[in-house]
Amino acid sequence: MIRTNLAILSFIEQTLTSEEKEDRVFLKGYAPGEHLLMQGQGNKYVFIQKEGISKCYITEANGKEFIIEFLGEGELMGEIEIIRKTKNVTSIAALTPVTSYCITYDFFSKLMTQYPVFNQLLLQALAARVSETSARASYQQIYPAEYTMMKLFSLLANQQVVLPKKDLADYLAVSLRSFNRTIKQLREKRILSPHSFDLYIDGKMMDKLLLEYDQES
Amino acid sequence: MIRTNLAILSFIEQTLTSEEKEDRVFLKGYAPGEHLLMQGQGNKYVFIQKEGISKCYITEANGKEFIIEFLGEGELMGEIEIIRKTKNVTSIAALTPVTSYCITYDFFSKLMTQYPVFNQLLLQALAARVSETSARASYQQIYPAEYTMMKLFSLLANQQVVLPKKDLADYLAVSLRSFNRTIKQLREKRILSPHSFDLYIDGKMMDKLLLEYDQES
DNA sequence: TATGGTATGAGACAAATGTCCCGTTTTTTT
DNA sequence: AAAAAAACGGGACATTTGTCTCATACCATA
Repeated sequence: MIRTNLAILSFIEQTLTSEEKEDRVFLKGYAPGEHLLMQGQGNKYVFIQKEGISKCYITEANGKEFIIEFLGEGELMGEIEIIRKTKNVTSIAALTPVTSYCITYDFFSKLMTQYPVFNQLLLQALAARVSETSARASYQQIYPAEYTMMKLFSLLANQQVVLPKKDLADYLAVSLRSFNRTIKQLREKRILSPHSFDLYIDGKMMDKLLLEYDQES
Repeated sequence: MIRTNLAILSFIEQTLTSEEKEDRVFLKGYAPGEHLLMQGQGNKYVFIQKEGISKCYITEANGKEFIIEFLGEGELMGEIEIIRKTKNVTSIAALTPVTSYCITYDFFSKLMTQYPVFNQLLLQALAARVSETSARASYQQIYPAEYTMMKLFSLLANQQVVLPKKDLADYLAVSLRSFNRTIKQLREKRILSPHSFDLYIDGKMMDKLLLEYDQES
């Protein structure tokens, strides 16, 4: 649920030489709340996050936010827009203190076209993004909030970070009220621990509950 | 809403020579209802649709289907799985009679790595897919069915095909009942024409209605 | 330490959506 | 043409989710 891409980070840090990176790749820090990228604007760099957690989100015309994904170590940002030559489709904001590599437009183009290893990593990253985005879109729209929240908590358990509830609600595309309500229900059902997001049940048990909920098309 | 990719189709048909395609690229026909690809299975070919319309969908554990997108002329299928070396994440089924190029695994790999023009087309296709999938996931989850349906109908107007209601409902991830109910409401409000899916209002008017619906975060 | 801002938690009610069901229409198959 | 199958349309009711609102806790910093 917090996406990472260690292979691409390692390519930038280990494979590229200092000479290659000179004037083309540099590190920059962002405080929580600060934006790396703003929806609707153009951007000059492609980013590869080195440390911290950020959120990639879309702001709809009515002001509501939908979080596409949380980004962690090594995640690429802004490459879609450069490949497609469009304005940013999403905004990206730091949630924790973030440091990120900034890669100039020209050098990114060069990496993409003249470095087969990088090209391959890029294809992998894009393909992974397509399938994960699709899988999540499907899952979230088809199951009720109770199940998507259980899934979210099970994923969250593998992380050490604490994300604000509003962001978790935006990730699931439910109102904060629904989010809280469902937490309460899960606690009443003894599925969720009283003061944390720890689940009392495991993946298998979850699948069982899931199937309980109906069987036909 | 029915995605196409004429550039990649033209590459296959015009740019590649017959010798290059020999034994590696061939045409195949599919009757409505027939599958090009099944979720969970491996597949041997990458497909590029030449004619017809198909649906790309995910079947969830409870049997419900979510349609990721409708595919038209030139759309690529199965490339994600080959790039990631995974089983199929989606199923693809013909809705109308479909003819599609089948490209062998090996030749697709070669196209990807040794044909810069194709490589570029592939990057473009993946990038487009990421942004469109994200944009739609956001839009559909954030707005009520009434608005997503208006959007759907406005997109549908540019197509000549008639798609089954069940499929349209699956695309929006709502039940058929909700779909019908909302059609009825839109007709009562004189937004939708009585016996077709033609809207009486245009894009600007839609945006206005959309904004009506709330303004803050 | 006061004070505003933000995160949290939840009651009450309204709106949206799903489930179940039944009857009709259309299409396909025999 | 008859029968079977699939698509369509909608009533009645239950469930889910959102909106509005108020109250409390926590954190920052003036």
